[in-house]
Amino acid sequence: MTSSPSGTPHGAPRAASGPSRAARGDLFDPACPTRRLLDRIGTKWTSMAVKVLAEAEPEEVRFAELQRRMPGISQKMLSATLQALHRDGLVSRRVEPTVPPRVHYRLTPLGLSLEVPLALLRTWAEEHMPEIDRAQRREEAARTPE
Amino acid sequence: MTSSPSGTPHGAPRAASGPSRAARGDLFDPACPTRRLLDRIGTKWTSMAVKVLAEAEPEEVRFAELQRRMPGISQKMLSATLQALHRDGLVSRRVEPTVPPRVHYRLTPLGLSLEVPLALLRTWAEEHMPEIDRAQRREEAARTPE
DNA sequence: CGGTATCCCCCATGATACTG
DNA sequence: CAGTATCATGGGGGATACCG
Repeated sequence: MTSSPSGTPHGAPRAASGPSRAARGDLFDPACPTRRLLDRIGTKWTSMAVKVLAEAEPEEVRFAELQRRMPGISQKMLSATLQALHRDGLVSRRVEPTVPPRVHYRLTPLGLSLEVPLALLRTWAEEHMPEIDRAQRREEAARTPE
Repeated sequence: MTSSPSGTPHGAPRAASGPSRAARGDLFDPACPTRRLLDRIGTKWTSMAVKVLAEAEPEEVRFAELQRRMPGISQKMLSATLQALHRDGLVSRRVEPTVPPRVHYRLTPLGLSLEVPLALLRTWAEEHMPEIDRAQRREEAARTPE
C-alpha cells in the first residue's frame, strides 16, 4: 500500500499548543494516525485476519488453522501479516514448546477494539458496494458511447 | 494498493444457494466487498479527500481549493483520486463552462454515508495509534537486547 | 484553471523452495 | 508445523513538463 517514503497525513493529532499550523489545517504532520492505520488494515490480508481471529474469539487459532480459514493466502503472507499485527500489539502469540512447535494467535484487547469500527466498515461495504458497482458501470457506459 | 491481479476476498456475499463452498468458508469469491472497499479508501489520499469534502459540506469544493486543503498532494494524484471517487459514485463533479473552467466537487449521498464508518475509524486511530506505537517500541526493544 | 503525459522508483504480493 | 529465503512483477505514487 501507500508504503512510507515521503508519507503524508490528515487528521493529525491535536498536540502542539501553537495554533500556528493547526490553524491552516495542520495536515503536514507526517504521522497522521488515520493514514497510518489505513496503511496497516489496508494491506491485503490484514482485515481478513482480524475478522477470522475475531470470529474465533475467545479461542486462540493456530497458524495452519488460520491459513485454512484464509483461503488463498500463502505461508509467507500469513506469516508477514501476523508479524505485523503482533508488532502493532493487535495480536498475541503463544508458542507451545513442543516439537514440532504449535503457535497460537489471538486478538489482544486492542485488536478486539479495532474490530468494532472494522465491522462497521464491513457492514457498509456489504450494503453499498453494489451501488458502487452500478455507478462504475454507468460511468463506463457514459464514457463508451462511441 | 492490493491491486487486483489474482485478488482474494473475505466476507463474501451470502448469495449462492448451494452450501457447498459456503460451507467451507466461501472465501474464494474474488469480489469480497470489504477488500474492495479497503482497496479504495486505503489508497494514500482517498480517505483524506473524503474527509475534506465532508468537512466542506454542504459546500462544493474546487480542484485548486482541494489541493490547498490536502497539503503535499500533486495535481496528478488529486486528479486520480477524484476520478476514482467519481467513478465509484462517491463524489459528484460539476463543471462551470467558463474559460478557464471551474470544476466543483462534492460528496454524493453515498459518499456522505461512507463518511460515517470512516469517521469512526479515524476516531479509533486517533485514540489508539499511540498504543500501537508503544507496542512497536516494546517489540523493538525486546528484539534488540543484544 | 484543471488537468494529462512521461519517466522512474519502490514495496506489497505471489510462487517456489528450503529449514529448525 | 511454522516458518524464512529468494526471485519476479505490477501498480501506487512522486517529480516534472506540457496542454485546451
